[in-house]
Amino acid sequence: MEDFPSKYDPKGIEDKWYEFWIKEKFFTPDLKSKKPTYTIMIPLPNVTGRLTIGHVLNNSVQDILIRQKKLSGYETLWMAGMDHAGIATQVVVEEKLLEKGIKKDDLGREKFIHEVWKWKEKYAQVIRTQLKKLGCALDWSREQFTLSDDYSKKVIKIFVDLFNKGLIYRGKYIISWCPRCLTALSDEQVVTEEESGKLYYIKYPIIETDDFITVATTRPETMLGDTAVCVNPDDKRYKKLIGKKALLPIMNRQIPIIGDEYVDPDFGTGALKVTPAHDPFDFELAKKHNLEFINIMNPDATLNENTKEFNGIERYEARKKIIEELKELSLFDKIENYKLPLSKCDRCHTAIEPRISMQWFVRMKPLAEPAIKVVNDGLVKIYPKRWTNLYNHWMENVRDWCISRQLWWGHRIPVYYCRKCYITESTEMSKSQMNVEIKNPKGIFVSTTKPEKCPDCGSIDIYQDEDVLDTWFSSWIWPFATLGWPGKTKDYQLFYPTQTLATAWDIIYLWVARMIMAGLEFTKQIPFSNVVFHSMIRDEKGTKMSKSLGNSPDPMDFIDKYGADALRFGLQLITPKEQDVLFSEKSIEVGRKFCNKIWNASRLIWKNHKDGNETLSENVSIYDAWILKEFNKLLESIDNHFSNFELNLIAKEIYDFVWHIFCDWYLEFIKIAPSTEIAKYLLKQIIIILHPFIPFITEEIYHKFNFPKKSIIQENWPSYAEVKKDITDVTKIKKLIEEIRNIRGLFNINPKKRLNVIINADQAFERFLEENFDFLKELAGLDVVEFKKPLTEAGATVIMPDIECYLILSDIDVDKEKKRLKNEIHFLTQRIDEIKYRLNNPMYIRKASDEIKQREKQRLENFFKKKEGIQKAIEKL
RNA sequence: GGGCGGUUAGCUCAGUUGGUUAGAGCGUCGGUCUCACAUACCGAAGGUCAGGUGUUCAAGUCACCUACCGCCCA
Repeated sequence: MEDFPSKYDPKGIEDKWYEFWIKEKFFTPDLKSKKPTYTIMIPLPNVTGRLTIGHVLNNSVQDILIRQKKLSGYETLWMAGMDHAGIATQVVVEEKLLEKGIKKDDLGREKFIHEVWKWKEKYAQVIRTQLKKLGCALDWSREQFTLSDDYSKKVIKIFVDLFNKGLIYRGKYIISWCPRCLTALSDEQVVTEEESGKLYYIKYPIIETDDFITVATTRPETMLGDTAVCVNPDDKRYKKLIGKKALLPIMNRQIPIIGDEYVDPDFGTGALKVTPAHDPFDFELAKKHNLEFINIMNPDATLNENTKEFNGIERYEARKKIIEELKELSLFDKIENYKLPLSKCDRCHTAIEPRISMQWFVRMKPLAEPAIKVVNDGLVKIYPKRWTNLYNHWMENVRDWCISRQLWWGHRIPVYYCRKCYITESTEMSKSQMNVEIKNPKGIFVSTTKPEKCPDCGSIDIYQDEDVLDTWFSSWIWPFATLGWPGKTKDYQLFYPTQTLATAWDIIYLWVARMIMAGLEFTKQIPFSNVVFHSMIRDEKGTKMSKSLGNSPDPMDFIDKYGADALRFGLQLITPKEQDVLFSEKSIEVGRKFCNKIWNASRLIWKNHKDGNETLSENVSIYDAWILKEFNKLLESIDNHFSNFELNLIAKEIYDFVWHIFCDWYLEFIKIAPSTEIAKYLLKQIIIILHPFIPFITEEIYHKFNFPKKSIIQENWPSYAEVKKDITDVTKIKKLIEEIRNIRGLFNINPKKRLNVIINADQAFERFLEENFDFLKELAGLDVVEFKKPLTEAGATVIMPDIECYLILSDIDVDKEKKRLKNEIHFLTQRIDEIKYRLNNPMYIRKASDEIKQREKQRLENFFKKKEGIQKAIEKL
């Protein structure tokens, strides 16, 4: 048994098989194949990231699907790749350089980008290694990167195309600005967190009166940019003030008091200070009421020259100083504690500063309409279905997408300006320029390649836009850009549209919705037909796992400790269908134990049945027939679950089958009566259906048995085995064994002690038992079995509908047994009464189906027989 | 404020179109190193299915209401 140790140790085995799979090119599809294709696009990990438990779940879901499809006769492609993660990568590399005392700006754009590329290579290798450790059947020969030369050309192409179609425009808008990353963010890159803050009450004097109007704000520093005070026109307290003016303290600027229903009279004082250049709602309000826009901040969130003596002071520092000054002016009223939602940068968690600036936008409405339709028409199916609501809601309320980023790492925007004839837009926030789209002004042009000269005036003094594109602007074309599009390549023809996208629901807007739009816009096809949203991983307390909270363990540690199979299987087992996963290390232990179980089941069969065939012959024993029927049930059920992407249920059902049916019973049966062929046949089927879940150990076992194919990957998904034999006797003997074991447990009988029993059953079953004495004796721990003999000694009783079994126990606690049997009688009487009541109810007779009524009658009869038997047993005691 | 989920054993979760005595894993308790596995085996205890009303012969399952928890959007 040396080559089949009793404990499964994944060390060495997992790496060995991954190398083998790569060497044999199993993950690279055969383009000459006639099989139908099945394609999955990996939700591209950030190149600078490390895999989290969430990635493990996401990628194992895809690996399960792709391997199952391959076994089921599809030519499969799972596309490997990563995205360049603009902000995240730039932030990480900036920090790394700072550690060495190098500042980004000292290096300059080109050198900095050169540095990033160096880091990128290093990080990409980490991700690759991690995905390989996990066992992912990714086609590395096609690996893609969103910032490769080839991919970049496609990104630039779609920018130009969309611009030419009028779907991209440039405009001044209030956007979310990260003062740390110094870039614009899209709405989806902003996270809102509840924080305890303060509500500050400030008094603004009303001009030509001695009165004040008090405003409440969470951000007093922005008052320097106020250009109005707004009240609700229905608010009796303030109604008369509309049209008057207030004096903005410190700045001593006169600002109008206006009325708008937007203001909630119950919030704060009911009077709202309006800072159009630094609050999105105020921005809208200002456009409506034609107010001034005064920018008071620099990009790094220090106050600017429009703030008098506060020029150059950081925003929170300024807040303190302003409050002090207001106190001195006696214009400060009070502070209250207040919980406020604070918007932060998704990447660095710095508080967002809303900012008016010139940005590029994609017009989303025209793209959204067809994308809504394909989902509603069922061309793209979303699993679980309820996420469709969220998709529709976002799509129907879609807002234009700010795609420019003030970064260096990314696709530089293909827009060029002529120094001679392009007139730079004023940075002044004049009213007239707000919200005006710049439509084809002179000296600005969009081109896939850098133009030689200005098409308007012929000048060669031209320069490119400094900004780069949002990373998602490159990843929304992922499903087809990776397959050779816009060329009509073989890959594109064979593998596009793809079949399934598996991801967590948190990027439904960022990515999934946009991919559908891009697919329809650029390829006129849906990019995938199924979207599978799996759970998100939380820690044991239910907190979302994140790097910043430090509650996300490194999955690679788990792989070292337990093996990738254990991690994958354990995770599937605890993943609820439509809820988030509460992750705990315990689950991986369960996975490991399961691997050890299947390992040892194989070991037993290997030991006793290694040399036989694994064919499915006609002539099978009743026990073989029983297990084959059980396996058919399992197969039917998991095939069904696969079509609904219910992988967790599949894992659970296979687990139950393997452990509690195959190992607990079938393997025990065949210890008594060996059944070489069927045991080996079934083991092979079991490891095939397990292979998508636990690829490494199943490959190892496959090779231990020298099964015919080079790899288990080349095997075929099992089909139903036709079984004609009646297996009732097996279920009966199994039940009898269970009942006897139950009594043994109740009376604490040592497992080694063999019992003598007397059995009364019908002729046929007695014959069956005679022929199968060994099964009964070994599995129930019996010695002498006799039939139809009066019970003369003390004992315990097992009563089944057609079987009575007396266990001879001379030293039994008679009272305990009497009590047990009486409880049983009580229980049965209740059941019998219930069923009788039901069967006597005319409405029940009229309305219940025949099937149900038949079943109830059968139950009643069984309960009767059992009760009678037990009554006799009590009398004898 | 609008929407979507959830509430079943001590814990984490299953529970198909309503129809046997509501299940599993972990944990607990009792008994076993039985020649595949102590990462194991054999048993047991533990639930008024969040609360209420309704529909039905029949409700964990369907409808409505309430409470609490979570998330998304504004």
